[in-house]
Amino acid sequence: MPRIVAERADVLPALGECFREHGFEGASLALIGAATGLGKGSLYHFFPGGKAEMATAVLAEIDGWFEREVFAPLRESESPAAGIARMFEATEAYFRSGRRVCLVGCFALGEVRDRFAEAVRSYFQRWVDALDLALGRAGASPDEARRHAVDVVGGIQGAIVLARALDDPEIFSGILARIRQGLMEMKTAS
Amino acid sequence: MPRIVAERADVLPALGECFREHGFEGASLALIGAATGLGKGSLYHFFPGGKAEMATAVLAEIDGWFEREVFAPLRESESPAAGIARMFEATEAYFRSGRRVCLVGCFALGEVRDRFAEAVRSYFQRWVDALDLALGRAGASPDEARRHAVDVVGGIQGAIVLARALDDPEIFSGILARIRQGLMEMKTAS
DNA sequence: GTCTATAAAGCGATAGAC
DNA sequence: GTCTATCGCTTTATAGAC
Repeated sequence: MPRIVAERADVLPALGECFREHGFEGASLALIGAATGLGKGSLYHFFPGGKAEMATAVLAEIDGWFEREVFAPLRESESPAAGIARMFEATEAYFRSGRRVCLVGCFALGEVRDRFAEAVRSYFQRWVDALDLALGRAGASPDEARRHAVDVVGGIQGAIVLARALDDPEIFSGILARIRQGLMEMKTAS
Repeated sequence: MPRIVAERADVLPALGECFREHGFEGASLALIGAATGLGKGSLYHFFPGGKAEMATAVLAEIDGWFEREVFAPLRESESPAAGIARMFEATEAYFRSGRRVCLVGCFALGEVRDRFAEAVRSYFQRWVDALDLALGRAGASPDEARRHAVDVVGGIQGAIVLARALDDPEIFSGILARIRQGLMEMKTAS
């Protein structure tokens, strides 16, 4: 007899979307209940720490996804170019051309930054570091790799902001394509 | 006999900081009262529409500041390079090296995007358009000007996100300096 | 114009039945 | 594991004194 919700991890995707759509403060337990199909009792059974624990779990799940799909390939791909290509493809798909916000970026900008500071910092630091490493392996100088890594990760976050503000997914795709092109030119220029 | 608060406009700066620090949902009337030094009665006297009207007024004030200090110089400066230089200087100062968030960008990412969609869209659209115009006047091709305008405005927003996430103001200043450098190279290359 | 008091609703969180 | 009922608090907003 299959249960709809077998374990805590099953509700994390819906939980994440709810936080993305409404923000941490805006995602009330009523909205979270509607999004997950669970009553407050069930939610507090899975997350005794309440909303804060829900957000922490969502951040950890997002972090795990990026670690697996983006950061690790950047660090470990046979060819650094392949890891970088994968980063752009995964990113474009994950953020749905800017229609889906980056919850970690939202938390960084928002009022809850201090509450989840370490998770936010670690996520972006590891992204920058992994890209830095890949660019170095691709032949960039240490300074060049570091600067470009920072610019690219920042550029992706800015692309989400601008695409949402102008309500135009092509803005996101266009910026990402040009960032990608810029990296390729850098690598061939060195 | 001087009053501390003579008119509505006098509380907008404190109101803006309160929204920046706590977000729209997070800025409760209690916090707003503390930030402005006004009781609820006075606040509703100045803003009969409540929090939504306060946020609208703050957005309008921010919009006016950027229109005056950034967009208009970009459009009207004798030399486009001077307008662009002024944009970077005003932006660096206004966002305090990324320690101060862009409220319009926050609203774009956050749950209140739809509520203030038109103000958010107009702010970013006019920024991009003004920079587009300046780059065109500086000698860039229409395509080149458009693309760079989008990339620069997005890049600035991303720099704020990343600087806040990594809690490192130098990230913001570094990204802005490289964006600025990139524009100068583009103009001399054409 | 500024205040306090208060209304009505919604909030996160808990308790306890099943 | 899931639910409903409820607690205690905070919220936005209003009313009315001064």
